[in-house]
Amino acid sequence: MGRPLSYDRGDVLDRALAAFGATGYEATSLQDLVDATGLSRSSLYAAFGSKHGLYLAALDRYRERGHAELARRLDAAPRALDGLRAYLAEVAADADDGAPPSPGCLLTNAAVEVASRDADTARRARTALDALLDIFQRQVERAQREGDVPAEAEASRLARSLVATVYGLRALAKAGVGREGAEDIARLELERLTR
Amino acid sequence: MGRPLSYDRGDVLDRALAAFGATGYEATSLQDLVDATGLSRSSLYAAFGSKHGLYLAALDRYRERGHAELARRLDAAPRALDGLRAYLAEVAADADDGAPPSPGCLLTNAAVEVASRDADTARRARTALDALLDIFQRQVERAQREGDVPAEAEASRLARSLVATVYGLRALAKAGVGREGAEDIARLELERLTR
DNA sequence: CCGGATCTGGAACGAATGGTCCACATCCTC
DNA sequence: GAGGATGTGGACCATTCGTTCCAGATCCGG
Repeated sequence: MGRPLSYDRGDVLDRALAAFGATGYEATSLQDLVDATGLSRSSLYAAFGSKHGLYLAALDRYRERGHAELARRLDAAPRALDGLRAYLAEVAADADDGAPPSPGCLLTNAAVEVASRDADTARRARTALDALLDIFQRQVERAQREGDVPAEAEASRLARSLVATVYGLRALAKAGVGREGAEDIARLELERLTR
Repeated sequence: MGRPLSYDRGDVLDRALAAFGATGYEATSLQDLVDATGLSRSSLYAAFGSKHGLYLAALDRYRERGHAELARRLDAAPRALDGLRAYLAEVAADADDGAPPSPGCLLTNAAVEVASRDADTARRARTALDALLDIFQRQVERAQREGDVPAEAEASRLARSLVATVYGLRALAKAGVGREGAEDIARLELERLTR
């Protein structure tokens, strides 16, 4: 009953996600979000309650989609090590000067800019981190079974190291390491993984 | 001639630095800065021109002081590896739940939150990164001379890896890894350095 | 001790912020 | 096709933002 929504919630969240990812939370104004999503203020508020609510919804959307897709891609790789290599290379490519900001930045940004001030965001940053750790650990274990990573290594430690490299690369990209530097870091991490 | 300043510029910058470090750039209001520094708005503007100017001045202050002190501390360590270990442990300790935000966060925050939007900050983030790379490379080379790090390793690569670990730890700390996780990451990085 | 330069507190500014509201458009149900 | 529930656009709100300004306090050199 009543008029149906004239937009797709997922699309709106994707657009909001891109806006927040590009400018951060505080520096993205409501007007920016209106422009980015194409919705009016009232529709935005009817759907998400507040700027904060929209941000959290975008964060949730990213976690669900992003991590599910990452897990799928890594599982689909012929060897676990290939998948990890490709993913690290992709993260490193974001350090390219002219690269468009990837949505993965959203989580780094959420952790660094917002989490210390906002418990809801902190919880999501933590959840996302755990999810990523879990994904990496499973791939490391698979790589061990496939003989690419020494069997005696502790998978959980290596997963932690991978996560540190990813978050490090994201931060360094914004600090201006440049593509070669980032790729070198990714390469070294992978070399170390295999011995 | 005229009335002398009633405050110490360095102290003011340190306080502003702490405020920015705790809340980030956008979320720190001018009122917060007035409260933190104890200066009035007019004095703040007379000295720094704008909020942005104050931020940049705080960034400069941190880079000069922070990096000089770090270099000194590392040089003072009996062995280069000891110094690096202590520093990594310190960064990891910031991941403690109840830890007070360290000023080092300011640079990570500047890179992640502000640099993509502001060229002045981007330049400083880049400069700080280069300085840290340089410091680390010198210590790695020293550690090689001291026999703690394999002589055949490329010092510049290892320095890059160290920087990635530091920035990664800073971001992960805000994402909620917790102290044990952070310390484990730091420990692994050091183990890898020595073989 | 005075003249003048400088600093300082607080009031005031316009602009922009996040958020609300309502008249109207839309579209489902019966 | 009428009734009613829901969505939407845009005007509007109070608040806060960064910034400016000035009257008066302060302290230097001579």
